[in-house]
Amino acid sequence: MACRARSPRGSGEQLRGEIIDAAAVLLEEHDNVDAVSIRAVADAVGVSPPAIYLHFTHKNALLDAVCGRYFDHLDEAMADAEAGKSHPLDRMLALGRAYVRFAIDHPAAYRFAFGHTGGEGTPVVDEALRTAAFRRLADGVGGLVEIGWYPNPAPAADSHAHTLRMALELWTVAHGAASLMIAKPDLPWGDDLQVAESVMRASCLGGSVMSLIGDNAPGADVERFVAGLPPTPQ
Amino acid sequence: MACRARSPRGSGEQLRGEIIDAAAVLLEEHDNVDAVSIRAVADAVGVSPPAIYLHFTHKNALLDAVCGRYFDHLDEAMADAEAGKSHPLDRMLALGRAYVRFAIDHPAAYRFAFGHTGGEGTPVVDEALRTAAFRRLADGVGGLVEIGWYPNPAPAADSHAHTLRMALELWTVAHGAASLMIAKPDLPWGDDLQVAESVMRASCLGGSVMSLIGDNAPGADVERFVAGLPPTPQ
DNA sequence: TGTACATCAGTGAACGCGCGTTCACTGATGTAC
DNA sequence: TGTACATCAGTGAACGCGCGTTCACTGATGTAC
Repeated sequence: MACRARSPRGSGEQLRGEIIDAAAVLLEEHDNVDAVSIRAVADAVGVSPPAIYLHFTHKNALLDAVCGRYFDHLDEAMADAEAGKSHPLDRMLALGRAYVRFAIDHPAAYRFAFGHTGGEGTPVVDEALRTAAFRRLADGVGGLVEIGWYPNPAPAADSHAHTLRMALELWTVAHGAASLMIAKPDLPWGDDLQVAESVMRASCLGGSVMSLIGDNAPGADVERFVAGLPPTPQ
Repeated sequence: MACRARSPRGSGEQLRGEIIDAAAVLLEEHDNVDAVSIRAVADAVGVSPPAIYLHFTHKNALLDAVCGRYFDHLDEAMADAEAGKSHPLDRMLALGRAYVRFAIDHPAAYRFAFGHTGGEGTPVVDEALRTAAFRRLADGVGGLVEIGWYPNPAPAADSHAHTLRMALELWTVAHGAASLMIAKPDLPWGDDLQVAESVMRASCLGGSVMSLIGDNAPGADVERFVAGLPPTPQ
């Protein structure tokens, strides 16, 4: 264990931060949650194992903190990405790109954050919905709805649910790209971010077209629409 | 440990199958790979722990076998799903639905299969590409290309790469739906399969439209296209 | 038909390991009088 | 200014546990002569 000067009186909080940092580094370096043991973290910080328990009630609380910090940084990256984009579609795509890039840059944390059964301790439920990063996605969808990209449903009360649903779908697509690229990095992706943008763009476009021809049109009708023909006569 | 009659002479293979089954059941029941220990599996089968090593060289070999069986069953489910669909788009969507449904029905196995770093033992690399389930997806894309849904690129030699790329994108979307629904089941999904189909459909449609207006058109131009207007004059 | 032997499918006990966590203790720092 | 005491931020040693894996052994079954 490395030597380490004792912290001055009121600075317990500082060690707490260092512990979270060290855990995040271990997670990323070994690409594996199992490498993040209390002993390993303590060793990296230069402190004895029981010292961890002065700042976290149990190991899961530490892992939760690592996750929380991950989402905070993700949101910062997304905020940077959308700044300066004026058209809602471009902003949406910038958000998706940033999401995927951040995941690829921190694969172990992403895998941990999304490969985890809720278990008992962590309230993963609407936590994710309240997460700033997801709210940002939902706002992006709101921008598309405003310019009429997605039609606003007739009863205004449904508007929120509609936006939420489109945001969920876009999150699904961004997550699919991030998650599959991380899980199978040896597939012939080519340029990661180009593929991610392409798939997000297709989703945005397709969603818009679907609202024109109906959500459940059979294949033959969709084909005729895309070709510019009228629907098949029944 | 449960009592268990000794296997007759040539039937070592039978126990092997029972071991894989037991491991798969443990994985699904506890929703956690950590629950699949050599001891737990041996106990479930009614055999002593060392007996496992008569059939698998180490624990990872057993887990690999569980994965392999998972993908085999997935391919069967997809084969059933596409049987009887005539239009390529409908076949594609049926494949996606089956993929997502199977993942939701076996969440722990799916999470394990895709939440795993390759590590050292398993050649995950093009294994996934050679997997029957993925070939089936690629064939589905081939059907769409044939009817002109996706334009065939000019040099015929690129055709294979193009199909592969579209298949990768669709896999990305299906995986996103499956994976996010498993990871965050408490999000307001509504009807799982409906959302999955919707997102796959949007992807198919969007991909087709993108081939008409260019892959990287800026937001404003895309908007004008969807509205039926000519591109913004430069 | 009988007997010695090889094979096979396992068993029981033990190995060393790293883990999360607890508990009694320490010694520097601040504070009250 | 000096002294007794409380607080704080840790330490060192140990706990019990379950794990993957190994090793010497067993006893039923088949086979050769």
